[in-house]
Amino acid sequence: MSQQRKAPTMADVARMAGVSPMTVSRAFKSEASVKEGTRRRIRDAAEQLGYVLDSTAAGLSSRRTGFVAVTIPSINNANFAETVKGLTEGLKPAGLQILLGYTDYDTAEEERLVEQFLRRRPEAVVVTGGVHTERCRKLLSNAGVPVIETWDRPSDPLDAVVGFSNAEAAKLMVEHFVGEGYRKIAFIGGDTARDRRGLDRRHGFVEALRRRGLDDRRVLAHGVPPITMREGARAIGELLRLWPDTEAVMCVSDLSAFGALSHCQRAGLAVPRDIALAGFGAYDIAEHANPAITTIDVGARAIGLNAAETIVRLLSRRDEGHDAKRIAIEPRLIARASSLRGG
Amino acid sequence: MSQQRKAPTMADVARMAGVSPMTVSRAFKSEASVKEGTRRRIRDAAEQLGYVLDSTAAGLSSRRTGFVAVTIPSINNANFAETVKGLTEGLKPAGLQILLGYTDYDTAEEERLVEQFLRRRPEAVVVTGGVHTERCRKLLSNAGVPVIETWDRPSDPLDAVVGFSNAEAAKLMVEHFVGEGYRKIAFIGGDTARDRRGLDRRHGFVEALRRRGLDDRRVLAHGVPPITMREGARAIGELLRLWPDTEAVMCVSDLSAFGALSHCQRAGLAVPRDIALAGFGAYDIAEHANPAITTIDVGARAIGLNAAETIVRLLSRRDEGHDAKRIAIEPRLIARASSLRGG
DNA sequence: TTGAAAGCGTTACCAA
DNA sequence: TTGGTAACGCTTTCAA
Repeated sequence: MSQQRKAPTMADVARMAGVSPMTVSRAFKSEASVKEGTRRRIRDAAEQLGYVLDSTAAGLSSRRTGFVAVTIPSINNANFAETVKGLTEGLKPAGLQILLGYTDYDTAEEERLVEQFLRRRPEAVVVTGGVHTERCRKLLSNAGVPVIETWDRPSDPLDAVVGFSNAEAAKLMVEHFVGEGYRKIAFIGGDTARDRRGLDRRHGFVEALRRRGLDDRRVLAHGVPPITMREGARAIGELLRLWPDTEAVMCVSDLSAFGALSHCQRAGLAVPRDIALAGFGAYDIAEHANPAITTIDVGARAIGLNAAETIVRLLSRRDEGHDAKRIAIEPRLIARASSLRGG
Repeated sequence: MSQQRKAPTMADVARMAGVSPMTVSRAFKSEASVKEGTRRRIRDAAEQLGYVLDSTAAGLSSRRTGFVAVTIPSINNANFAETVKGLTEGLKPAGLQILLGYTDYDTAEEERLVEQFLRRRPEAVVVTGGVHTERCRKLLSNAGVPVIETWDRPSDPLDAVVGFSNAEAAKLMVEHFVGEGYRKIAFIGGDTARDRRGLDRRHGFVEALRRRGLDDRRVLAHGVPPITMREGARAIGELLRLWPDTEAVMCVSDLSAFGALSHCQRAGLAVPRDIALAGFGAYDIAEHANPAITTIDVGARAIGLNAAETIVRLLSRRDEGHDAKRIAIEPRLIARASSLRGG
């Protein structure tokens, strides 16, 4: 019901229980010393009045808001979801709640979101990636709380970093392809700089090809992040028109890899016999597709857990050195039928 | 950087700009009347100090926190993501931000989350589904703000409702199957009551079968929500062992339908020739699978938009009657190759 | 257009 | 174990 009857306050509860507001305040913290009987009376009164603690007032007074702001690019992504779960779990023991926001892969939106969050005085901020607007960087630097950049290893970090090199991860795939005997190798990704992590993968991939003296022009950019099945399907169609002799293709994510796989099969191409395919991210679909799709597991959950641990550490002993402010996660290639010669 | 230098306040900005704190406050609201020069001086001072408004203090004073609490079961779900996007867009013009939380399909977790949110004094609360713990219901009823239940049509709503009948939606699929000539029809879903919406689909499905005098025992429950590809694959294996002559199967979601499809194909069964398949939710994968999977589009985005509109309405004219507190969304069946006789 | 005073609901701090 | 008092940083309200 949406009646605007004014919410009861501690004073109301105190009056009803016959104690001072201060005692009510204590009765709601498990550590504080309140006689058991008093505590029960207070709890009962609160229950009866439908009292709910006002944590904005509490935060104002105690200067502890008890939450960590977390921004992710998308709320429809298994990997970011895992990172958030890791964060949630890792922060729970410290009594920290997370408040979640999504940026739609847009740094301007990220800036707005970060500012909104900062106004609520989070005790730490977790952002995805290492690319932000200039103003956003400034806001975060000035916030006076720990800032964790995740999913990347920026060269000019704001504060702490928990991530991996997307470029290095993509190189794993080139090695895998080459190991399987493929030489005409292509990459399919998004066509804007919005998804910086995807762009880094492409750069790493191309560089690895170049180093091995392989043709590095087979790179196609299609669609705005999030890159989905549709973009993968369209891109591989175009790729095969431009370079029909391509032997192996890495897609920027498993979703676009599946779109590509599906397109190939509809076009009568067998995977991996006619063309090898691989994705990125170790999504469920890569495991369940026919054939199963070779991919890279980035340890999304570990990112969240490590970020949480870093926050708790930075929050407890603020003054110690800048040690362990840069945690590396190791991506891992999962070879599957879609790219195996014998597949 | 995470130094704990105390954040500057309005008083600091005021001092620097040579005005009173009150004028600083005004300078940050676009409607308030402040001389242009004064405003610029204040903005500059704020910029220089790295001042960020403290909206917890602002909310305490003005009794307007400017946010809507939103809880969804999962942050890895295209449908809920669409609903959230609809909400975000619909609330932006009203100056309302959303704060997001996820429950993992667990009403106990929902209760904890709702309580945490309520402590921050949201101006409205949006929850998914119509099933909550008793205490959660009480908390929401007492909150004194609009509460919107979505994705369902509970018979005993807390306040406003924007949703559809999952049972009715599932009946659409029975009609479709029967129309295509199938008679031995099955349903695959989750095995707990955690996902009430999935359970409702099953109930509606079974009831529709019964009404038509068809065998209604071919129902399999497998796995805990969220039901994924893996559960779909396992369940259809078991289903075909128990009732090998089954002609058509609806899965509780497109993800499990894809798992089932994949399993069938690996087992050498052709879809729909040997067995027809359908899902729920109009996920990308249903469109891109081979064959494409018949599904039901529930209008996830419309749910979010309508919920936002309802909130804005309830917030502006509080006293009017209980009209339009129950908005119906119409799910729509999308017939695809996976269930078509000619497929 | 600007300012002063009085809260908003809570907790830190000190005293009993 | 309990209570009183003074903030916390802002906006409302009224006055200039």
